Amino acid sequence: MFLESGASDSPALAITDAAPSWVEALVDCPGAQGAFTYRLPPGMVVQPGDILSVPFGAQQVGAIAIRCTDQLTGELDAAQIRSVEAVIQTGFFPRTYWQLLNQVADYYCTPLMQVVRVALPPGLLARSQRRVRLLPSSQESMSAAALSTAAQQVLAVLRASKTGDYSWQYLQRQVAGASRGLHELIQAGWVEHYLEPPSPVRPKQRQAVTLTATPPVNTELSLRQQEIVAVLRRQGGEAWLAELLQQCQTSTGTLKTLAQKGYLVMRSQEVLRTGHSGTIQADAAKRLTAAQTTALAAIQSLTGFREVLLHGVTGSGKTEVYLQAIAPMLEQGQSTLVLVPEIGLTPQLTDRFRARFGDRVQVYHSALSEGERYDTWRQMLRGEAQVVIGTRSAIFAPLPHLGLIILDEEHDSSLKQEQPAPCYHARTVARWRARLDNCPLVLGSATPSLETWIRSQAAAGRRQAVGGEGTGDGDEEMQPATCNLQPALTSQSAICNPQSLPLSPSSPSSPPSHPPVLYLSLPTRVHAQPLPAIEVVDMRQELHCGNRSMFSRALQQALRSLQDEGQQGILFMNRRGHSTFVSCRSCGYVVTCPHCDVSLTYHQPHEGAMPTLRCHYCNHIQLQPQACPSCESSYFKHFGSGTQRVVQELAALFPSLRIIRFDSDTTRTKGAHRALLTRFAHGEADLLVGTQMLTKGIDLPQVTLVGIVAADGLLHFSDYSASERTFQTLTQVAGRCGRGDRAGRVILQTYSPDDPVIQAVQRQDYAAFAARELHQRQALRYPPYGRLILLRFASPNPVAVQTAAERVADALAAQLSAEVERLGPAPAPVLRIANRYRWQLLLKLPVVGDTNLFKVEHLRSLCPSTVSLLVDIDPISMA
DNA sequence: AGCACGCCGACT
DNA sequence: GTCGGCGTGCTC
Repeated sequence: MFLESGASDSPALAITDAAPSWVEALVDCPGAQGAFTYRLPPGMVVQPGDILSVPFGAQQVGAIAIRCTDQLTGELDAAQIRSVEAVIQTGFFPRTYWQLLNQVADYYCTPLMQVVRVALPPGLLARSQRRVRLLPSSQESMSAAALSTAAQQVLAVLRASKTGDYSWQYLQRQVAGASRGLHELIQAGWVEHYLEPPSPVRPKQRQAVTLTATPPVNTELSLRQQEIVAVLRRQGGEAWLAELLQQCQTSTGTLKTLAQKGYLVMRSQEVLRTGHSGTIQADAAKRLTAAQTTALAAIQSLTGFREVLLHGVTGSGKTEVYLQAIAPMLEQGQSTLVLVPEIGLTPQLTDRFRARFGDRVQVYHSALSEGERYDTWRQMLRGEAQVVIGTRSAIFAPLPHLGLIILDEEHDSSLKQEQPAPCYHARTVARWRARLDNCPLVLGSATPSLETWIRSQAAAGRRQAVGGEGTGDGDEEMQPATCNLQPALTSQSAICNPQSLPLSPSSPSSPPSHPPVLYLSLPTRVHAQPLPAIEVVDMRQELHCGNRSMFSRALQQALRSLQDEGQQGILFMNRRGHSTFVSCRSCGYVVTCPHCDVSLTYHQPHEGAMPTLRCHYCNHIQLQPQACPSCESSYFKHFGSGTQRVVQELAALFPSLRIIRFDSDTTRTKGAHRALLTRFAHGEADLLVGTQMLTKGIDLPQVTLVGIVAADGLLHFSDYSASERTFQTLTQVAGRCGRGDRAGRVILQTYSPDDPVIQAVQRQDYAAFAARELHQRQALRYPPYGRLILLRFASPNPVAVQTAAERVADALAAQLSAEVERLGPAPAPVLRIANRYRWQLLLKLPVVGDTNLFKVEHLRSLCPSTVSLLVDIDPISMA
């Protein structure tokens, strides 16, 4: 132990041996590569994995401790090392969890810290903030006239607020040239700036009162005091301070006296901000069908890691299988993780879980408030057996005793993160996690992804084995055609003593063949209801027959009889092709986004509201012009949003039909999904009209009719996976009906009735669809017969992006083997979003092969700093 | 992400 | 000549 640096002043410390004086930490700052060393103040105990707050440059930022040491490595001078500010959270990274994060960072070519950031609840990695406030003296008669425009604007903004206090960053966004103006104001003594220390989320505390002794009768206690004791005892000896005060109409003083006399204690207790909405009627396990029983038994017989595909047709009762698979887990003290595509859309699912498991169910997703997420996260750390239902990022839920992972709707593309790195697929991460935690992974779907399907079929031997496994598979393919982003750090992973966290997957050579996916099938619906009959209507034919409505005669007929027979229906349209732009009927001018190369979409939040035009890419909002900006014609019309337009036309055709719109306009507010679905379930409407969100996990037994207004928009899309997604969406929508006692009927309108995908949907023939589609994928070497990597370039400078993309492409051409196909570089389908120009380069590579194709940092170094490069491994969508 | 240092255009 | 723009680089 060296103390000559004079850091730790107490000589006693020098004698107590080996209390480490330094900690190496990953710092939460983009561009801060590698670990940074900090001094441990005397008395501070830090363990690898702890979340710290450390000084970094002029600010304070979050950091993760990697290892503690009592020796400085390298050429670092002790004098330049600063001290850890605080320990924010300690002891939660189990070893396997850390390995998981490393694996994600490695595979998805993302700095580890960025992965940590998606894994942790927001607010844990807090940073300090530069703020600005008006000085009281500024109210005096100083003349603002001498100030620059920028300074005056900043002043105006500050004066407009109650506190006169804003973050520096906010002011910079508000005022052009803000930082110049601010310096001016600071010089002149109008304002001051200060660094607000980070304030990480904290558990919410509440004062609780607990009865500790029952006073003997006729004691020294006053009547009032006795009364309070009595009230408290009636409540089981415990109450919240605030509530007790309310009940007894007393003051804290009285209670303090009682506390002093030793009859009760008052203390702070952590309360969870997990808002359960109302009580839910408890339910019990349902009787299973034969297929469900078989599937359940198969799942329950699993010990350790195993992947299972639960392929159940819509309405076959997959959820019940999940529930009954989870129940014994809880009894054994193990937790279960349930991933769903979008939790906001599936209140029914969470309700069912709560009904079965009560408050052992936790919900975790990004729509929760910061406090709620933090509390739920802490609740998970406690290690009690629980069920966590969440969206994609919940795959990182810190559950210590994980016994089972369930991915519901495993085919759903929202399980893949697109925007900020890491562009991870929750299914891939789930596979790694299940392996690391040695527990089963159940993938459930009525329309499995082709990747999962082929792996299950290869196992079942029903299909010929294909050239390798799906993309993103574990094992060797885990280090795919990519690079390790942190070479410097990886070298440290050799030093893997218990005092440090390894910084790279520790098992580079796990067995080459992992167990294949176990195939379980639920081929029929629960009460043996038939799948709905699907009628395909040729809309070209309708037109020939003079029907110019967007509803075919068959659909109109069905809608008419819907009300007569007291039944309910769903009308589905896909967003694309129906979301409407605003155009001039005189000159054809279309209103486009000033920041993106797309047309704006018409929105009218509700009747009578001001109609606005909104950009779906950058969220730019503007009022709808009264006249055409180009030719000033007043014949300048919107067509209503897709659903709106349909609702309008329906209202004209069927005035008495009661309709609920279910789209992004009407479901924007919190709880709106549930409210609308409840109204519909109570029979307050005949028809539910909506977009994609209707496809997800809605279980409404009364629905007997599903109308698909136009199936084509989905089909003609340029992604390699367009057919797969079309099949999935249409099959899922069709599956919403006929779940009750009465048979369902689906009317599918299309302009391409002969398309094989439409035909497969009509016949409800998943296997046929899969076989055909796989055949095509194989011919073109698309996943799962090849792997894709998409490089996305973006910059405010249209020339710089293109140049950078071409440079990277050239560099890759020089170093990549001929096996790797390069597509592009080309402008992205939408060239400009939020004033950033985008180019992309797609790499198509064999499933097996070279695992170290390029280094992302090298590619990035080829780009000027104004051009950002995002690497999307296994992209699903190219848009 | 901030903040500091360092090189080119419009002012006194 | 300087002031001040923001491109580039560093933070233990």
